[in-house]
Amino acid sequence: MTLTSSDGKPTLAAIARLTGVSTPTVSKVVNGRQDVSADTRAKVLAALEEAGYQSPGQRRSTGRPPVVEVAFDGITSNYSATVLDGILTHAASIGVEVMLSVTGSEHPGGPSLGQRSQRLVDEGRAGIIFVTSAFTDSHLAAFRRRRIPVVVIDPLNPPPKDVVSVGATNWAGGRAAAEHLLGLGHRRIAYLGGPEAADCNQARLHGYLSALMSAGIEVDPELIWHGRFRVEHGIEGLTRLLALSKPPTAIFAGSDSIAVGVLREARRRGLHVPEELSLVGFDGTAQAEDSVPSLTSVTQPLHDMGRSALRTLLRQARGEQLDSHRVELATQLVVRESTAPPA
Amino acid sequence: MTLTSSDGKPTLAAIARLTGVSTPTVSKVVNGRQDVSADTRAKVLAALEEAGYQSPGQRRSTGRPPVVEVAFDGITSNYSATVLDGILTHAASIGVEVMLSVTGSEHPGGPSLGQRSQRLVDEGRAGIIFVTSAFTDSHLAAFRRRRIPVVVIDPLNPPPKDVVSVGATNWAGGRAAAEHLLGLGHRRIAYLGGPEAADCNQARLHGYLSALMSAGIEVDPELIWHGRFRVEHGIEGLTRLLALSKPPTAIFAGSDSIAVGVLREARRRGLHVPEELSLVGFDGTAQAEDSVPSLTSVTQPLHDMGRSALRTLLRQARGEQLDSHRVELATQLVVRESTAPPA
DNA sequence: CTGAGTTTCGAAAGGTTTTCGCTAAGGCTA
DNA sequence: TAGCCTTAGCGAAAACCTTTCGAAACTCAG
Repeated sequence: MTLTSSDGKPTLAAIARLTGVSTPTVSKVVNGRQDVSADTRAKVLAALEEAGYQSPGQRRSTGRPPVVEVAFDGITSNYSATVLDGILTHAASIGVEVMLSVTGSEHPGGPSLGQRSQRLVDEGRAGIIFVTSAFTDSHLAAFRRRRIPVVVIDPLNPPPKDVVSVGATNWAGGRAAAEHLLGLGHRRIAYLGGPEAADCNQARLHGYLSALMSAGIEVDPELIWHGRFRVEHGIEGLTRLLALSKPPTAIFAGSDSIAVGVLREARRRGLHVPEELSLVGFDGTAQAEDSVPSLTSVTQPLHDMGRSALRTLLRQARGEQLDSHRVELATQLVVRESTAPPA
Repeated sequence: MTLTSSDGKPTLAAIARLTGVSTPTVSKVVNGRQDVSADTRAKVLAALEEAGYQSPGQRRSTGRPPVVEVAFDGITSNYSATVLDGILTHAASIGVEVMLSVTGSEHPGGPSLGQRSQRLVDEGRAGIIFVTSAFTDSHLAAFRRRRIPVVVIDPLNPPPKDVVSVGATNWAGGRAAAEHLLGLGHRRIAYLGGPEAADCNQARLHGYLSALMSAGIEVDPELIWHGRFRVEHGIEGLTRLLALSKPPTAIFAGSDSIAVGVLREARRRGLHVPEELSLVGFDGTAQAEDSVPSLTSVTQPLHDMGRSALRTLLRQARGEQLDSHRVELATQLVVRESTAPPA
């Protein structure tokens, strides 16, 4: 029984001796077989963790291009596409391969997360990036148990504290958007945000609130609506806001898609933007530039966020110490045609 | 020395005996080690092929989700994103995993195509789908040699005759677009197409030509410009067309992106669409619907094309006989606001 | 309490990969 | 040309991981 492989890494046999079980049993745990009691499995897992065991696949993977997995809700939005393109471009330039999976509509036949993380280990994946997708803590726990690095980008639900995340300076962006509108003279400014629980949405909202409060404006809760980052939410949101006794003169939308929805509904009603209603979007996708009037929008460096996520993931995979569990890239307000002083 | 594993599949030892080398040498070939002469390697590869050797990983992978690779130029356009989403959605529903790679700006450090196809074999990929990306015949030959199924979607260069491709009824779409404009009374209709060599572009062009000829209109070569499927091409194209002594009254753009470019340039010049210039796009992406005025466009079923490509690929992988080497899904002209009778 | 069925585990037997040293070919120096 | 060194190519042996299969322990009805 050898206790370390030639390159000094612990072998299955070493783990077996540590735990007091046989080598095959350790092998079964590593491979997720079912014929191991929960008790034994736990002990072995602990020892694997302790000794820092790597499967030969993982050890061998040196030299082969690493593979990272990217999990999406779907590539429906411009947002996802741009982030993905950032990841892919960077991946190509450093020789990393990318595997994609859709998490949103988890299909019944699909592999469970246990199986999925098992595969990630088997095939020597460097790690997984979640993009704006919902996941539970148990998902993440499954990855952590197998020592698979995880990075999340703008998750829809708040991740546990120790998960590495990449995002933009949403608070500053929200504040910049509101300040821009305030500077134009608006006083009734609505916020049509994304999912209420999403961290990025909360940060944008509080940036907006902070600007309003600094300007000494009382916040009217009727002017704040949460929903999905979708065109439909913009359409519906504008409809509701116009039904108020005192409608807003400006709207800060939580995403460009929402803003496009507002724009579409405004056009349908013959409401002129920006003369009768100012509008600020968020994301700075091509949508903002192409719409008519073009959208003033808080630009997120989506491409860079993808790249940064990948870089951070690989750094984790190499076992480097990260400076921070949260990377925030700067947003920038780009003023276009959709904002003007109130009538 | 066992010649077949417990499940009847040939083992390394069997290959070794066939070739007259040792088991380790065969192992080295399988793993792509360098300390094997080209001669020996070739012999061993032939024997592996002959005997249909599968690595334990591959043997075990039966029952595991198949993996297909999708090669893109980049996810920059709405077109790519939608096709990809179609592939992903279908893949998720049938339990297939998708790996992505960017082919366009082949980076120097990246793996060569030989290595790439080797990896595809090693890791049991079911096949590869090329989406609007350029590839050479030698690329395809590498895949064919290793018996990896290939499907291409709207390639930028004409593929060899025996490669399976998925696309839309581009000719019919081009004809429908031109007929629509003719029906409105236009007689000078320009075509701002995509890359001249691309099959899909040729088909659209000839559909357009066919409609013009049926209407007894002589084709003016000055009205036909090829370029990339990009916004910039639309901007530049309109500029050129307006510089003609007799500018067109309508433009058929080879893609929505090009049409958006035309629209943007027209707005900059104060040229009204559709009053002074009618415009038809191609693709039917969200861009067409969201732009102002909304674009009359030949809608391609991009989502379905992605799904169809994946289905066709898997059918090939299962060794089923394909009905045809070319699958064409129907296009449909959707009339919106950007077309009207000439002034 | 008994016997059948199930779960858990390890011994043994593959199957594969790695290490290491041998051999032969080629190049370099004298 | 002879002698020496270097390197590529290969295989024997050893190391490693996985699977099979049976034994032991445990469960649960009858």
